[in-house]
Amino acid sequence: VARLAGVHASTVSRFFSHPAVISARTAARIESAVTELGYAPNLVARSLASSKGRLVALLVPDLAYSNFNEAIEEITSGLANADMNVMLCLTGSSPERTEQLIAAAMRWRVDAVIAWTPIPPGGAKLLRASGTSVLQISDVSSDPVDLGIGFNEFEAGRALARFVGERGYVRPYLVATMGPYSARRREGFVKEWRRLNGSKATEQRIDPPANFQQGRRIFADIRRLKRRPDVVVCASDYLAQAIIVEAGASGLRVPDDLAVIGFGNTPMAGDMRPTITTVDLHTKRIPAEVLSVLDARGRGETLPRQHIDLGFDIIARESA
Amino acid sequence: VARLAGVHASTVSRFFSHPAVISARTAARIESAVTELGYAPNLVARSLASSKGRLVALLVPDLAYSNFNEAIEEITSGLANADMNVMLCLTGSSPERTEQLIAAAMRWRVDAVIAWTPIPPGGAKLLRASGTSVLQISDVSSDPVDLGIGFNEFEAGRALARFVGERGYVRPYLVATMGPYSARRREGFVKEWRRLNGSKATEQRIDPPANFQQGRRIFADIRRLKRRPDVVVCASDYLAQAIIVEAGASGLRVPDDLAVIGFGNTPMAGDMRPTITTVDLHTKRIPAEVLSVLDARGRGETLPRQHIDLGFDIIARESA
DNA sequence: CTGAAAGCGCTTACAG
DNA sequence: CTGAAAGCGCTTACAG
Repeated sequence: VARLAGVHASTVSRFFSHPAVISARTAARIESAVTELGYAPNLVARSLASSKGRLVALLVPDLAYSNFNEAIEEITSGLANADMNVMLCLTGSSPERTEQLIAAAMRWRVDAVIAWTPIPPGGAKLLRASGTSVLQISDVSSDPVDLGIGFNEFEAGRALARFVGERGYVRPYLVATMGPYSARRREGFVKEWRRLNGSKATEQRIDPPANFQQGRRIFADIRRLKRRPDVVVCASDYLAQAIIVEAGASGLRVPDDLAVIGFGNTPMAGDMRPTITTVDLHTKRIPAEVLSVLDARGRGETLPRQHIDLGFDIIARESA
Repeated sequence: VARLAGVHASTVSRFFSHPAVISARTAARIESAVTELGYAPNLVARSLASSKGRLVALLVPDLAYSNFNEAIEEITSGLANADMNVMLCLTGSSPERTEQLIAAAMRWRVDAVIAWTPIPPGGAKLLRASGTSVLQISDVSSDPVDLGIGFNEFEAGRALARFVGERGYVRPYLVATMGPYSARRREGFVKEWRRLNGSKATEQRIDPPANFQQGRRIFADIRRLKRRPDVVVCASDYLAQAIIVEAGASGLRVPDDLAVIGFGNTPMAGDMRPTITTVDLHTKRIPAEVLSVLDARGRGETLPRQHIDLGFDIIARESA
């Protein structure tokens, strides 16, 4: 490889890693040799030798009905553009599996892990021991292993309660998924609702994922209630979509007979009939933040352990 | 590490890779040392030394509205269970990006690449040069780089045309995405329809992804037609879902005024109102096939270059 | 600016 | 069954 260019292997290595150092003449010679041989450095060896693998682990609970696939896509594409590869780790919301996957990521010596799912204590320990950059997309109230980014679930819950009240609804039905983050949102909603109205919000807890399928069951539950709620506050846009569909099938008008609020502001929400009132989580900002953090760390800057608040917005549309 | 157990490093290595060879006594000693130190072998080094990285590249066009996220999930989980990690490569249906990602995967010396997206000639060349196992999920009529798996798009199109005819529809509206695979399906539909009815099917080509958003526009196009079709044959269940929603919003009954057929048999299809008639592609079988192939290759078996036909089924439900 | 050497942390024939 | 040695393909101080 280096022989063809008539230089030492270390010079070829520099050609790739520190091109600025190389003289124009040798660079040209190496260049032509490289193209002639179709050579591309072995990244496994590079990673081992330099401990900079440009590999990032992405931990997500699932792909199938995620509110966040678009953000995941953008993160992945952004990383690819920055010449980094991503290891896909599907946790299925299982702490054991999450820990296993973190262990595997550590063994691959990933440069960073991006987690859109809770990190169990065992996983946090592994992460801390390794000193890897960790970016957790999570509630601001959570205590991040390293860097956190996300919105304030509790405040989102409160804001939803206020919104529901301002719109004149009096019997909200709250659908929350189990899990640490949405638990805070639920809490915010319930507390604020009580504070404002002195009454309890009806609620239902479901297991993730908050997908279309679950909506049908939830609607059936709602129908069975002696007193129908006037608004359903959902844990995802897919749930909201399904409830709207079910409502339509049973002759209820949305929002007149039953209002519906989603969560996540997926593009579908704006195209549904009626369009879905929902909460935008500013996830579009995540990829850029992730990349800037990784970049800063890559340059050796020391970022403090902190949480970046992305904020959120309630998007009022037709469904509520 | 090995010192604590009082053995040579190579013995520790064997403890992990060939445990059967180790005596019970030393195995126990190593075991305790390993747990005490919390040691786990560096996979980068293992990969470099053994050229068996247990790393697989997964090439998919997108995540956001894929018909196939569930299958992707299953493949990924299946691989994780088999102690393999996956590199996520999002091609965005771009040949250039696909080629770049394949190049990166080769540089990571992945054991296999699973591609649910067309492989451009440049990528195929890289793949062939490296001798990596390639599993393409694609039309059976395509010429796989190595191993192919999937159904026959052309026959699926023909079957749909027959189904539509048998159900008594006379003015089908075919929505096909651009792209090599669905082009074959389109062709099958158009040819079979002409053969049976002597008439041309109305059609519309769209760019991927065939997501909910596009459905609204398509429905608007359909409304503008002087003569309304009696059935819309969609490129995905999401498209079908959106068209059903739009139809409902404009007072058309499905299937009486307008029938709709999806593609892919996502779980949502069975829960929609009305439930969506669609095509099941037997993608559930893919993970097992992928794993068995990888396993066979891992054991050194030589599998011939071939295409596995998964077949398909039209699932008749309420929407058509 | 470039070469020679050591090293990254494993695996794997080869002896014993 | 285990040890000693070489090697996987790079990078990176260290000289020059």
